[in-house]
Amino acid sequence: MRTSDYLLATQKESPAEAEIISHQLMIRAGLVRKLASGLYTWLPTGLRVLNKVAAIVREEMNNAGAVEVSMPVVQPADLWQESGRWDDYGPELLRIKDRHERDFVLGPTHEEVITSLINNEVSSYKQLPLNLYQIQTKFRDEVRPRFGIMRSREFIMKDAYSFHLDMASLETTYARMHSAYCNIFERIGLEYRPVVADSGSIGGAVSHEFHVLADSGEDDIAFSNASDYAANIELAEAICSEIRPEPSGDLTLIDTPDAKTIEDVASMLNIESTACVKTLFVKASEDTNADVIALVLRGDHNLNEIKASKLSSIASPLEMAEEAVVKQLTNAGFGSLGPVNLNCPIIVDKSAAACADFVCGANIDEKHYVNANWDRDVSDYQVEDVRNIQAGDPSPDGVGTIEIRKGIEVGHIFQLGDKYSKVMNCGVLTESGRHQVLQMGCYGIGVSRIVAAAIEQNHDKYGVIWPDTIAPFQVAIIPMNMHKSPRIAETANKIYDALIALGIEVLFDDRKERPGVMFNDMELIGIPHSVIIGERNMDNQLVEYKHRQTGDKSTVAISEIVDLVRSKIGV
RNA sequence: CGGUGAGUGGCGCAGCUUGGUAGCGCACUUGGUUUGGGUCCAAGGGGUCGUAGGUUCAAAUCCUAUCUCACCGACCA
Repeated sequence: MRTSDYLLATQKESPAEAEIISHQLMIRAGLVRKLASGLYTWLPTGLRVLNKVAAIVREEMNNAGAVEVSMPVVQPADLWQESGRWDDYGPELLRIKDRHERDFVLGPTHEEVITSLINNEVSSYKQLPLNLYQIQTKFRDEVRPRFGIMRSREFIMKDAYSFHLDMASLETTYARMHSAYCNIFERIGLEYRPVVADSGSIGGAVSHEFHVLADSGEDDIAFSNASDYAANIELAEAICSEIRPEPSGDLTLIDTPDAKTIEDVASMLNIESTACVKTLFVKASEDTNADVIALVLRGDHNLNEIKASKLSSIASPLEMAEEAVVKQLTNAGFGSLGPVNLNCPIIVDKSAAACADFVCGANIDEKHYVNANWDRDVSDYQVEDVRNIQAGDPSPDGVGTIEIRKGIEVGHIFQLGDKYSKVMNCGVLTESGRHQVLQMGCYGIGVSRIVAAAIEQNHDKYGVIWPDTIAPFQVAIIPMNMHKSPRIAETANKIYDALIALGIEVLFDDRKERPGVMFNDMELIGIPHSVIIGERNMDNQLVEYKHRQTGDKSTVAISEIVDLVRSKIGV
């Protein structure tokens, strides 16, 4: 490709709204342009990368025995009514009407369509298992699209769905997809981790997320430093091996004026926050005989909403109680609340339950208790795991300690079971002639998000540094002042033709630009290998080779440059 | 959904307080100059200042409404 025939679209400055590096670089390097909130046009360079990611995904899906299909983006509402998600999915599901006033949705995912397809096309156990996938545009009307391509409303997703007669078959395919996903992220060259994930509203099923590690990630991932344990922090079990000491002091009421937070109280009393407990009030579930539930955590710990909302006595989704309600119950405002003499159900986190002689709010404004103790001072309570695991905690698998890192979720695989097949009555006849509902798995990869995630992990101050496998071009040819030097033009064209003939993807910068402009653009775009042709080396029949990742440069004979590039690329 | 901020040429911004007929840098076009790391000079093209209404002799500027966009938040009492 010659730049003169191409839309390079590089920019010196990034738009003010681009906050994270991948978003800035995607604009500056001319990969995408925003059309409206969460909607992006893929420019030629961006589309090349996107297609390469898709090609790798496609290849690995095929290797894993999945078969490609393509389903409509626009889907009839009755399918969604049948599955129940017309009511459950919420405003992220974009609903539209056609000219006959019939309801449709823009597909955020395709469980309904595929289940309907299988129901019509597959009627015998002999046709199973079956694993179908597509790589296609999805639409989710996100509450808050952000970070450019990372969380856009329209995006490209690879979604696969597998169908099985029994769980054992599902588990086999699931394991195969798990390893296919690992292959994909390894081939793309990303630092990633598969993590045990929250099974969400579906419940009970096995689920793994695949996260690319990056500081800009929106999820917190808990890892063991000594085993391969990794879990989303939403789900990671916080264990407590400490044994509660016996009480040693008497419960004492003290004045704590203006001390509203754990930090205030701890610094006023000159103690660690671990010696305090904090008490939060959340709304109780409807079938609980109370309005609110008190949750008690150690001072340095944070509530895990997901864990808490799974407890039957607590409203799901979790909602914090209003201060007025709490005040009516305790006679005290936020900042002075505690479990002693409290007239509502109390749930104590395991770690808080292992504390003795702790400090807590006294349910009297501006006062706290010191030397409070479980059982002696608070009798009726329930112990649960309701906090976030944090760095330094023991790993739940018993091996090593936990580290926390940020992750970008780029893949999610799921053993759905019969959630969709049951409500949509999707089954086959078994060997014994009985109708049996199928077991399903689903497997997603955010293809467009991978592009952004790859940039988050691979860039420097000059621009993107693409992994070889997804670079938009493999080689850049940078001829200097070609318009003034026929021999440079001739050499550049000769090298270009030779590389093209080998099937190598080359961007030939034939613009009449100064050298600095070309160098900067090619580095910004992040092409792995560059061939620089200048008058300086011409007399000796030499050109220069430069590697984007390492910055290594070498000068080689014109006659050898094609072979050098070949060996670098490995073709 | 709550909070904050922003809408002025393709991008980045100034002008708004104190109303007076729209400007700077980048990009673009033309001519010249320069040529191994975003040259320099000159001349140009491009904006109904988000939209609608109001106040005024006069509105980018003041008032009202509305739309759009971004960031933060939506546990830590």
